[in-house]
Amino acid sequence: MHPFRGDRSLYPRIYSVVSRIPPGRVATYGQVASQAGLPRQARLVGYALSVLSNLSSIPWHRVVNAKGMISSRSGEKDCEALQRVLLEEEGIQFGPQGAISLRDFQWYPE
DNA sequence: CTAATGACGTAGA
DNA sequence: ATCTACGCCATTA
Repeated sequence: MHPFRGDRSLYPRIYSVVSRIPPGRVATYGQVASQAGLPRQARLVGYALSVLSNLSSIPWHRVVNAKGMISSRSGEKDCEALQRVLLEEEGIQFGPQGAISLRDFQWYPE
């Protein structure tokens, strides 16, 4: 299915950060990487999330790219649609280009 | 051994 | 605003 990419031993640190994103807010891949102590490794965050189940208790759907858009996977198009629905259910609004206003919805941890 | 491949980001033009 | 190149790096071909 989804082969592991990058260093699997670093995944838990990423999940720890993602789990802290509150409902109704989003974080970017780069932001999560930095907070996990892995600056400039945004891709690794994407790999870590890619092996999660859609039903995971980890809020994978609250991570978007630096443009505030849902990043495209290879295949798995329903997953992208699901992400949007989950975010809308939390009150996050999408612009006409399918982008979220990071200014309004990005998570700024204390 | 080299090249391509990613749920990405950023600097520079 | 848009586009191109890199940086990133384990895994795969």
